[in-house]
Amino acid sequence: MRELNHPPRKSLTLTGVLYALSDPVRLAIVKHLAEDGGKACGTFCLPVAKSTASHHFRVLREAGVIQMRPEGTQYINSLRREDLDARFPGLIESVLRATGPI
Amino acid sequence: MRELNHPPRKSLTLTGVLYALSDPVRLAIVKHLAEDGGKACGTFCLPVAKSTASHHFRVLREAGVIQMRPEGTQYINSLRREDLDARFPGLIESVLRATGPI
DNA sequence: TCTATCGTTCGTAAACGATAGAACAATTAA
DNA sequence: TTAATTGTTCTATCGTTTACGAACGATAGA
Repeated sequence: MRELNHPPRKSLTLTGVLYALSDPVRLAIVKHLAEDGGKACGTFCLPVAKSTASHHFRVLREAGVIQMRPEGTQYINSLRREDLDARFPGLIESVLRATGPI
Repeated sequence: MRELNHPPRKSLTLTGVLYALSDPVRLAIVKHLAEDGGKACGTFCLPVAKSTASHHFRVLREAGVIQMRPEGTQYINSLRREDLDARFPGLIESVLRATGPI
């Protein structure tokens, strides 16, 4: 797998991040990654086809929410918590802490 | 002007609120309302036609982000801060505090 | 009344986004 | 070399979203 592009911290936009987080599938990915990072794409049990899942991982990556590190035949995903906390303090934490209807 | 429907606090969804906030025009509305609430729709100087602005106000209202109270020929808008804070503690504050690229 | 104001609603067009299947590329294991 | 695994990319579809102008409705004021 080849190295993918990730936006630098400074160019993350608030609307971009909010939009990336506003989809239930993507929010589920983010919540899983917050609990234990370093998971490959295939380990998420998402209710969509793998091409659709790939699309969602890409949206999260391009918004700067996750990092995708190639390793063998898979990508290891992790939350870009430090970058997110630096750019939008408290945002991710409040999103992760939210309860109730998705 | 007639009374409009507002979702009850309990039925606000995280993805719905995040989506409503993920548009630059709507985010601008929310930021203005956070600075001083009780503003009519026409006072916002938005870069879109009034029918489009009306659409954005509706999206914010239906997501539970703002309240629109009819008064004479206009609607007085305000942030539903208490409801938002109760459902998603810290979320709105972090969104309002965010700096840098929109 | 008549008029002006404020915002919604309607109709329409263009752009976007979520979805999936098929084909592809890269890597690993047999 | 062959096969299996992992995930991407391509293509297409379908519904949603944003946008605008025109028309409409409600209210206030002259």
